[in-house]
Amino acid sequence: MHPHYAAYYAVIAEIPRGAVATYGQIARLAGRPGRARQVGYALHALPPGSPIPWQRVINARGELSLPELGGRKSRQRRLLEREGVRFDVRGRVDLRRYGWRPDVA
DNA sequence: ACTCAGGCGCTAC
DNA sequence: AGTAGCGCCTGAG
Repeated sequence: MHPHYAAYYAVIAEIPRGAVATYGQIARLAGRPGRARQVGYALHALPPGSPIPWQRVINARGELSLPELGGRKSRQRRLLEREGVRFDVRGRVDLRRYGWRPDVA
């Protein structure tokens, strides 16, 4: 496992139920701005059954960045809907409404 | 709303 | 060893 992955996982673990965050946002919060793509790799590398809420990470356009092939995309959508996240007709999430706004506290 | 280019790091062949 | 393609983003046009 690559060293920075743990930092991404730590941030992702903080996303509350009913909210979503973008890859770029995770990278920034993990102190690695510009590494959005690496966040995708980190998630891809997650073992099945991991407690990390991978489904709460979507792209900056509010879309699910997973191929429909293999049913992973629809699984992600199901998980999110179960948590209260709504999708529009085009299958997109309104980030203004569901986007995670971490408390700066 | 769209495309394009550049940046980023990794994987798989 | 090189390269193409990725769970991506931003800025410019």
